Amino acid sequence: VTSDEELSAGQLTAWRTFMEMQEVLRGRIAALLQADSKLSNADYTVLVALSEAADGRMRAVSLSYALQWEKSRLHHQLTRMCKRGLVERQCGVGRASIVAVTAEGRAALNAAAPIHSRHVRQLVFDRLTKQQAEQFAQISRTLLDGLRHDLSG
Amino acid sequence: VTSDEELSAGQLTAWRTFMEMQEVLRGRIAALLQADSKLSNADYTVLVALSEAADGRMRAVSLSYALQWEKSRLHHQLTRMCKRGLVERQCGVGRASIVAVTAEGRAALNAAAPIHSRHVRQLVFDRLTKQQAEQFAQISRTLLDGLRHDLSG
DNA sequence: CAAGATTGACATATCAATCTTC
DNA sequence: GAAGATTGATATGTCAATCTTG
Repeated sequence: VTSDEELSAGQLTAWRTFMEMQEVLRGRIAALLQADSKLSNADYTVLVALSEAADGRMRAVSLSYALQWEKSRLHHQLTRMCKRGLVERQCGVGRASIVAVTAEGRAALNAAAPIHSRHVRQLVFDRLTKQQAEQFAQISRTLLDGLRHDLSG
Repeated sequence: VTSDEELSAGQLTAWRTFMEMQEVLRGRIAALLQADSKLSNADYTVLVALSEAADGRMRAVSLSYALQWEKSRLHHQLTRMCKRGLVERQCGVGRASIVAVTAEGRAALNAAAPIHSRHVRQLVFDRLTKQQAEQFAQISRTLLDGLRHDLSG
């Protein structure tokens, strides 16, 4: 369907509810993470990606691609994280810049991860039936695939 | 359920997919809105709230409550929107500050709304079955109610 | 004093422009 | 020249502190 009609009343309500839920959820999770672990969502995302990479190191450009972040956004974020000792920049061959998790960064992530997971479970999965959780996953996957498909077209 | 166990593998995947979808979707919608109408998501949200109020005016504190925004966030946002002529501040009784949508603000919203709605339909509802759209609405409502309930407890 | 408004500092996100090195 | 890195400008969001007025 690609008509020119606008949203139905039900769709509009659904969209507004989703937007509000998404904003409140993101804010709550971010506040809990900050309070528990002094990490922002962005910090946590970068630390997870790096710690899951072989050797805890990645080329900056690969990280940018993996996270689907603007290179500039990643650069600014890494600069802030370097200052706090969570990651460090290393010299790669040629123009490549390598970023690596530090021991301190790993420790922060290890301390944060279980608490963060528990909050996600409490705020999200404990509130959904098993069936709803599956629908939640399926819908998210469908929408994400659609969004990615738009770009390649 | 309120055990101390962490997320299952399936839940972790679902959560990451949701977070990524939500970020990409928000970014895409924001970019389209900006490109089409020179409005940010925040601008649009404020304009919708004001234009749905009687007379296009609201007390700042009511708007802050309705949007569930920090008063400071709202203040900064209104300052920016005033500068661009989208809204104006008026003096209410006593300490109250009133904010009103301007003719220019209304025009911007009226021009933006149908295009924005079409994009939401294309990026979201055209990609979900009717049943999935209902699940999407139901899950969003459930999670939002849970988040709100946390605060009152 | 208390509700509400304002301010400033800082963190984060986006964009465009520039620098560097192959 | 092009990939990749860096920089700076501007917009946005959060917090704590302060101002103002009933």
